Amino acid sequence: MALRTEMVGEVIVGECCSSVMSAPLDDNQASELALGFTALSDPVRLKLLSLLASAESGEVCVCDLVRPVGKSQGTVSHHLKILAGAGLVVGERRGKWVWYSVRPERLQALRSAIAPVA
Amino acid sequence: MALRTEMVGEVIVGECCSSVMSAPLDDNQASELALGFTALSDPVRLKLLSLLASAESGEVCVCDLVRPVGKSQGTVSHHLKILAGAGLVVGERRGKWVWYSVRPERLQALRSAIAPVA
DNA sequence: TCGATACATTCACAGTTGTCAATAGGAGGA
DNA sequence: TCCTCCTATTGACAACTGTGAATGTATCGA
Repeated sequence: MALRTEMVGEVIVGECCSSVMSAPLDDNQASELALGFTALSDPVRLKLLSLLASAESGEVCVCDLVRPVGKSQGTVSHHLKILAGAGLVVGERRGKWVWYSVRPERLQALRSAIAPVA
Repeated sequence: MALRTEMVGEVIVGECCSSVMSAPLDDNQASELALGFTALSDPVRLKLLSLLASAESGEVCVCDLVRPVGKSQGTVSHHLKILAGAGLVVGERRGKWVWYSVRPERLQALRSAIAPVA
């Protein structure tokens, strides 16, 4: 149960080991995982993730995210901040635009947390 | 609100196809997935899941869940209802007790939703 | 039938969340 | 410089959520 941790965005996340299925979680593990899944618990954020993940170039500027999700620009920015805070996406400013892309390794960490112990 | 409770219990999380990573989600897919991840977005519920998943027999009665999570009996019952509504656990009454167990296929559906497209 | 046990539900309340409108900040062009 | 475009932040508000106490319901044993 070697617990390697890594700074991702604003959250310290367990890299490899805190699986829900293998053993009872302690309070810290449960809270860390809950933060990640909370980021996935909103339809707008899932839509944003899918837009980023399915983009040809792997990144999309905010200006091209607002209309597809059907929310105000401020709301979209709010959700992107939450996703970034959970380490699921990252934004990079280029000129006037900010380009967001998915961080697959973070999704992978959440996936493995609910993987069968096998 | 008995009707709504039953409907929540029948929500389909996406048996095979609605992956976040493959194509932009439509509103229904996003909302369905969000319901599933919302059930995972609370530390108490993750702890309950882990207690059920790591139990020898694969099931635990409510009376043995209350103390480990450190919440009141009513609160535990509330969270179990949410997990059951999302299809992640199922409860079976046997005499005075109700035994809960994990439904691994539901977790698998959520896993595949955030799996890499490759 | 009565009482005890196990679990679910209701109620009330504080804290959180999603939303938009308005505003602020930052970058480039004229 | 001033103006415009793009994004982030703030403020306000309704809706939702987690929580415990109290109560209701179901089952079993005496």
